[in-house]
Amino acid sequence: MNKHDEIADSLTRDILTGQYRVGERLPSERDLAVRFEANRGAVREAMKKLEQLGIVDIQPGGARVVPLTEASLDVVGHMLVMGERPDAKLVIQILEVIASLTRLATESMLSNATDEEIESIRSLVRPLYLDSLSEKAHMEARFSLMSSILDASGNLVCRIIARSLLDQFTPNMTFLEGFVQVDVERYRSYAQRLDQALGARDREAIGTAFEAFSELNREVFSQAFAAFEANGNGSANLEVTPS
Amino acid sequence: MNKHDEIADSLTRDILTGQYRVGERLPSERDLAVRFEANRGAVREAMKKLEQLGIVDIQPGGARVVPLTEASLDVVGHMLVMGERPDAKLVIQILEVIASLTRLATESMLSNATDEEIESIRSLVRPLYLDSLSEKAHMEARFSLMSSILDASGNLVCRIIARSLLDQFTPNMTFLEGFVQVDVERYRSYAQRLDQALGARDREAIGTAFEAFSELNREVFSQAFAAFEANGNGSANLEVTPS
DNA sequence: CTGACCAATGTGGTCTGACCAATTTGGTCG
DNA sequence: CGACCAAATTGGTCAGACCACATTGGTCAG
Repeated sequence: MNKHDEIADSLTRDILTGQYRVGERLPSERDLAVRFEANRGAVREAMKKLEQLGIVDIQPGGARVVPLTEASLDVVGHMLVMGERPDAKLVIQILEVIASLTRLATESMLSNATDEEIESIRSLVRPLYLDSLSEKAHMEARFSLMSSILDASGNLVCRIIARSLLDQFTPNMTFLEGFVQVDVERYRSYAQRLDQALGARDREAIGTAFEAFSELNREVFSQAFAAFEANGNGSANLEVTPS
Repeated sequence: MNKHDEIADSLTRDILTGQYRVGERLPSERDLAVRFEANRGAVREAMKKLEQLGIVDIQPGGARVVPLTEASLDVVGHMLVMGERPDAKLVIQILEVIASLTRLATESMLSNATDEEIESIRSLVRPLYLDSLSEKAHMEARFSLMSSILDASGNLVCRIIARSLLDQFTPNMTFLEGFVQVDVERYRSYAQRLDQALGARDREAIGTAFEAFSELNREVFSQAFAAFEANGNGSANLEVTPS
């Protein structure tokens, strides 16, 4: 990793962990250059990334911290790596948003897709309830289904958001490996319902199926966090304060 | 506006209008410095913003354009200002995503809110069907309701996304002023349904109300675009190619 | 003709040092 | 305490330099 990215990461962590209050001025570029044993140019480059990330406002006279709710979505990945492990509440929130957007994508796809396209998506659903998949293969099948739905939705904004959230989320969930226990029968049942709803182009049944998946995910991850903590991995974590 | 932001904006526009294919290398920093009559440092700072925006990948040997679906959500605002006026399809997509997230926020709020909090939100719904508001006051009331729901949802990710989309969307819709015709009776009817659904904490009825609002918005903006074009404002616009 | 290899050239990363416009700070005065 | 002002500080931009890494083009062997 190069120097300006190291500086940017370090400052992002400082800001997200609350070392600077909203509206407070960061140290000057010259002071930061001394602190990081770097040239001021590298500091400036780092600050430009933070500005685009939406967590600072740079003006002559100093850069100030802005409320987290005004940040770019890319801040989520940084929040996930903020402490020893991600905040359980944040993880659940991400899952809820992803589920909501996948549902929207599916409904949009329904409006526009040919029967062949629907069938193509359905062929991705079927392994989820007909096959006996390993956890890894199951995850890959879910990912593949979600990606195909997003691609077929025609909603670029939806795709950008979902992709961004998944890219930030997935690499940071490895700590829960071994703790995630999917209720396979329930999953099969919901997948089958989704398959049938797609075949019937039944918008309401699709909505119901996604709500069921969302609830299942919430339970699964809540239990995984609980199991992780019961395994002696501590309970205190750095909670995010939005503003 | 300062020089590095001018350079960043100009390059962003070039990239979004397709002047560089995905994977193609941008001109070198030295060449860009000549083109923009600037110092290479300013070009580097601009490029760091583009990298954080997610539209380029900077490596020794050159910076290359990445697929638009890998961009940060902040790219949406840039897409909206890409041509003479925003792309109608993109506008509808944004509205659909905002509606979907507002629905999620409302459902999340339902799970956690006290009766007082629900009543507080309902008091923001009522002007929308009981009062006779000007278009401007109506829009402000809708915005206020949406903001309050997002704040009360407790879903930070949802808030960040919705806020980001609204911030990018709202300033770019002024060209449609005078062309937006809201079906006031339908709006009142849906607002009343939402109010009742909130009072009853009826999750399904809330979902139905938001779907109705989303459909109404889609119609309203489609008609506004059509009216805008029928008014002699051209029909060709720059469509976004994701990858 | 194709693929491998290598030297030359080009590109990004970082640095030193300078100057100017805009903001902040601290002192003075009413 | 608030207003005002000069000095100090801060961000914005610049020129020029050097180094590590990537790209390009030429040569040679199969």
